[in-house]
Amino acid sequence: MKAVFLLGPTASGKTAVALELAARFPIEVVSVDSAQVYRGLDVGTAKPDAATRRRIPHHLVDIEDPTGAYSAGRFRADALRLVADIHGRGRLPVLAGGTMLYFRALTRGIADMPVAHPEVRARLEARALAEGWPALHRELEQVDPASAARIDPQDSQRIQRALEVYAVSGRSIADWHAETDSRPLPFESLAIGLEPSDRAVLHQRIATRFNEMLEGGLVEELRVLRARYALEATLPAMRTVGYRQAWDTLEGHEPEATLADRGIAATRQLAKRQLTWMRSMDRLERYDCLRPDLAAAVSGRVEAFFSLPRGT
RNA sequence: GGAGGGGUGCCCGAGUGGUUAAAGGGGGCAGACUGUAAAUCUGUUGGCCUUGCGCCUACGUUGGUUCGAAUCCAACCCUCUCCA
Repeated sequence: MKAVFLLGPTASGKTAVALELAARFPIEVVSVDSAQVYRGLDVGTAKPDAATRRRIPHHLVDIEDPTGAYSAGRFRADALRLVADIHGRGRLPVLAGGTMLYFRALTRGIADMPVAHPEVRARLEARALAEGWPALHRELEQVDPASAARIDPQDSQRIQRALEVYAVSGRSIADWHAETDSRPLPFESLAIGLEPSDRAVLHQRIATRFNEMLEGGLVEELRVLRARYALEATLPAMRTVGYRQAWDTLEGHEPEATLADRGIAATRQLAKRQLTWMRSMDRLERYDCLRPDLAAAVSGRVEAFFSLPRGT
């Protein structure tokens, strides 16, 4: 089995490359995107449109209600299954996206610890509101000093998760981590990374694209979603770039006039974090996403990978 | 034309004589990241270097008061609100 990973920050041109690959190989795309999994979040996630999805099968898109919550653990299981399925159909899996934690969970494994527990989270959330996260961090120090040492006293999310795992399982999250299954993947992979040689150009693309999303009805889309689902600002889908800023405007917390700037800045910051992940990844074949022949260059490399005999 | 308010670092904004290269926020840059990750969090952010309680530049402009000014005074430029 073989699979291609196509990683890149937002607006790096992953879609264009995937289209070129689809024109040359019988591929199916596995989306590695924590926002495209949600149904109804179309404009703001730059989700592939119906026509594209008819031409190229896309997996892990529109698989969860916007009121739900997907996860890195589910991604790993889903992706492993899908790669095998696609291979079984005699087609070529391309895992494309920018959610770097999901790539990490897939390639380096993830501990088999308890899944999210909404009630426990709500309880911790309520306590944090009253006592502050540093207080909960001190509590974590008692039950899991190793994790407390590496988690910042202000890091709400990680403190919450560590305490949640301990509350649900009676074992520290550090213990769970130590048992991470890090066996190699059951397939050969080629990892392509798209990075801009000039950040300013990427920033420009991001601005253009976000403005297009606004013109494309991002705010109206959110309005409709809010009418259809019982959405809250704390839901993962509503904390995504673009939707979060649009939400603040619809709620009257932030002026409409600044929506574009806020959304563009949030997108730049997302891209920056994605690039930070990518810099630390070895085994990544890096391509300048600004080069004009990007799609052709990547296609050539992918062709060589797929045509080589197994094990080389 | 008259009366008031204001011009601060990339942006917003605090600061009313010394401990101010200047709070805070935003943005930028760098980093962390194991089932929320498009999340969450951390550091840094005038320049130079011999990295020192160092030098230079900096709070609209010019000049003045003072041992010492972003902070006081004068003039000028720009800007906002109101009156005409």
